[in-house]
Amino acid sequence: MPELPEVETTVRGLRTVLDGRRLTGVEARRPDLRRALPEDLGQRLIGATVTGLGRRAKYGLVHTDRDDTLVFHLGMSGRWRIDPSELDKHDHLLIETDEGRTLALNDPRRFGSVDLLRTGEVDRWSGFAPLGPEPFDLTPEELKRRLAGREAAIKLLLLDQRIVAGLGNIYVCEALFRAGINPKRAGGTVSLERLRRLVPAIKAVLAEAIEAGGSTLRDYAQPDGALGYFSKSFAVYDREGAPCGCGGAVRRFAQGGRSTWYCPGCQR
DNA sequence: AGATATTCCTGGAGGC
DNA sequence: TGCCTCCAGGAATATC
Repeated sequence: MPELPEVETTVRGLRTVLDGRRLTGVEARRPDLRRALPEDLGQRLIGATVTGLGRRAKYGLVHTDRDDTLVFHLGMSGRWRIDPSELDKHDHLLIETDEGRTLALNDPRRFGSVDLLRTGEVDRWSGFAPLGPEPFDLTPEELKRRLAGREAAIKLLLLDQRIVAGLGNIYVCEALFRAGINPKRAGGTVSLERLRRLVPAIKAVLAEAIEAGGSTLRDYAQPDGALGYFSKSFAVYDREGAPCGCGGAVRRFAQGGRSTWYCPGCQR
């Protein structure tokens, strides 16, 4: 579910509740997420003070004054709920602060994960070490180098977190549409000239989505329950058959077992 | 290296 | 109302 903009939106929401606060309670209600929750989560977090929050790719980071960093990934269906009026059966992890606030990590499909790392080892962690650059740091020249010689479809390469980290199905489809690039094109054959359209398109679509509070689909909401409105702005994603400005229509097909939406008229 | 399939899960949508 | 199939923001893994 959540791609970079949704994780960024989530982190910003959590920051208002967690930053600078002392943690007074941690409860694992259901530890079997994608990986088992760390058994020493409560022992290491209770009594610690949050010194800052951040994001890397689709991971959220919560740093504490004990040199621990909690790293969460929301998988397909994860979200944090702030001060839920009542608990849901998919609220798997609860965190309480010294202000009496409650955070609940809700994840029906349980594809998400929570890890607790030593802060100094975060960059070397096996989840982060293979990741490519943040999209906002990407340049057309660097993307050109990363795609060099690759025969796989550009759509699939942009989903590969080792090439560039943080994009998912929605924003790859939208960015390729904006840049006028056919998702089937071999990555290594996309010219630098075209990458000079694609890279700004990636940054723009992500920035607009963050500005809109993310994209609410079936079950995504910001932690405070507010909806993300970027889904109103999709040009192609989940819009099979919709008319395109060129006079053609949006088409859907499968790539790597997932849906790709694009306009055959605009994307070459 | 690449293409494809499968797996981990739950739930919503749509067909009948 | 129910039962069925298909599909979903991700990512790791296996197989050809």
